[in-house]
Amino acid sequence: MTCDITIKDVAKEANVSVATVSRVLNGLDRVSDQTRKKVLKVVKELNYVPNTMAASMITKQTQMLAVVVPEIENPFYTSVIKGTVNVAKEKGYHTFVFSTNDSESEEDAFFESSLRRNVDGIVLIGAHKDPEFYQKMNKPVILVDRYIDGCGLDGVIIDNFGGAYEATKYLIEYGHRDIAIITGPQTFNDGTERHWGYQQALKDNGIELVNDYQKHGDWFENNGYQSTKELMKLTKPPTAIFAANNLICQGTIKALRDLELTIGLDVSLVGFDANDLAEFVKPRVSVVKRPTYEMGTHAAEMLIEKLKQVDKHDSFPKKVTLGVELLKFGSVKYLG
Amino acid sequence: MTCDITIKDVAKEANVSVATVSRVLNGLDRVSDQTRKKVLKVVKELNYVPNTMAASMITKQTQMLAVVVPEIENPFYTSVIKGTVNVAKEKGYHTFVFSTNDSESEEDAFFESSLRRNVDGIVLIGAHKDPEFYQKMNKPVILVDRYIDGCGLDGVIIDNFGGAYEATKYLIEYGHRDIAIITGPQTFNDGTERHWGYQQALKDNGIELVNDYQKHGDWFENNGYQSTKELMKLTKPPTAIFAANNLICQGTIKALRDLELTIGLDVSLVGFDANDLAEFVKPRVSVVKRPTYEMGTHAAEMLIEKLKQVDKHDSFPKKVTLGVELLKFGSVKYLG
DNA sequence: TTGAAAGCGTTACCAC
DNA sequence: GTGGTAACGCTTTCAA
Repeated sequence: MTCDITIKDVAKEANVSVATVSRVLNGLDRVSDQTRKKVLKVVKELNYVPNTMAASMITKQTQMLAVVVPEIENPFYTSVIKGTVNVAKEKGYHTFVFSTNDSESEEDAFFESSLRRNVDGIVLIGAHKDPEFYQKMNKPVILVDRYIDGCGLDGVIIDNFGGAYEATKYLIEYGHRDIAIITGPQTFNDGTERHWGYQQALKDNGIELVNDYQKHGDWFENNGYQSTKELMKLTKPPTAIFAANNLICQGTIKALRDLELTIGLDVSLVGFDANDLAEFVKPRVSVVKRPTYEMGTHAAEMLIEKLKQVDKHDSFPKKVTLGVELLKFGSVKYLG
Repeated sequence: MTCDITIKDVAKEANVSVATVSRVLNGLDRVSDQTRKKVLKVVKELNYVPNTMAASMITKQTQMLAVVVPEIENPFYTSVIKGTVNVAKEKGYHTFVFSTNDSESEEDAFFESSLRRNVDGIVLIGAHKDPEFYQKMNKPVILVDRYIDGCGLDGVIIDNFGGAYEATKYLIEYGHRDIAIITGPQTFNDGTERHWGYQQALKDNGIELVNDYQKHGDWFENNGYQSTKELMKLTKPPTAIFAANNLICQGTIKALRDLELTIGLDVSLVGFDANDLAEFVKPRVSVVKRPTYEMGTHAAEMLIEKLKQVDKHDSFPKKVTLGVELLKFGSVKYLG
């Protein structure tokens, strides 16, 4: 548990040179079995733990990654974090978790800080909208969930369009035509693609788009809550709502509860992404489920793979799209 | 955004020595205004970012902290993390987040890893039960939520006993006598103190303890769910339940819902710690609220304060207890 | 197979 | 005020 034992102490105690100790510990060069054992014994006796920072100065590798997310209290992000951290741990990397509050300037702070230098690569759910920001990365970066076209980076995203399309189509198939969407800003692909999927499903089924049925706010619960209240106040309220992320969906559920409207009876509802409330209420709310944990594991694997590629011929950016699944429960009324 | 500019490049470009550049950047020694400006200009032009690892090798300080928690997906812990990280950021520290899955061996892995060496101090919600583990820390550590007596470390905890006592007393005052508790293991003070508070309140009011009414499992939702079902199957089921943490409470709420029992009517319920479901259901569930975010901020402040104390005369361990608040809603039936 | 020594990018001490 | 340089703990040639 001590910290002040250095490689020199080990070398002295084992009657070998520091070079030999280093070789034993890193196992690259070969060392006679005898000296190896001797060194290892002393290492254990002295409880020696190498100073990785000193090593990093030479090798230019830290065995540390960073995962940068907009918000550490959103369960979606913690799930991605968990996936990333677990894979990283497995492969011998430590992971920094950094939360930006979805602010460009806080994200800048991370990238300008020395911290950035201390990591070998980054899993990033970015706050920046401009491709330029991403183009000037000089470290391996894997974008997750949000992908900025033309940024030149690898990414792991999900089928936002497909998920939204399926969700909307499902409502249409159950006879709904007055279908609202509550979604976040159109800043990133998540927002635009889900909105687009919703619109396309309506168009494909000959249903006209109604402006009042399309609510854009932020991605937080209160947007879901307020927007739902506004929707239900319309002269002709929608018969179904598509809530485009986990928190918005929770807000919608709360609003409907407060309006004393029964889900699946008075109003039909489909959410995007699992959430506590959707699973709790009866009838359970249908949602588009996405592989959150796997987004993290996938990103970490891609990142570490990239780190290993010694031949750094800037290959073309690789974008992996993971599929989603529509889970149908009783929250959608059949209108015939 | 480049990383390969060193202090030497700056020195050369500015026609000064590296020592001077270092002085300008660290601002300790004094430098003439003229050279200071010259150096600062070059620093900006070259986009120089100091290599903090190299500095750390000399100063033995990294400006990095670690916050070690049992589980990153429990909202209680993310709230503590957020508090810690925010204060740390404010004071110029970066923070590592490390999740142990509440396993002693994973916690060992953290403390044995070189990572530990790279941080100046640690905010710890420990998995270890033995004081010995904590005694051999050779870094400043602040224990949060769980405190091991005799460990010799500082800690930030909450009034578990008082919270549980108040919750139980509240049930008693509303006329309940058949009061059950669903709680976690007695491993740490959180479990023992809450259980003790429950028992003491009953005793103080002349109510006999019933073994069947005291359920011990883990701190997860499923324990709340299963234990509630068992309780309600008893020949004489309790009229009220005290759920001793956030996840257990969620489990209890789900079980009562599945049993088609109405909270506050068929069964009364008080939780410990806020949670999504308790806030959602009608009537809203009364809970003992604790200052989760503040536990994090407090711990970070104490830790950084400790780091600044040059005179490291091992002072007596300092244990700070933060108060809790009983929030009363409609989940408790008045039995007269 | 092993050791000596040159760095890695800083800080801190000692001169001037 | 400023510059030279040893030192931090390690890896990695280059010789032996």
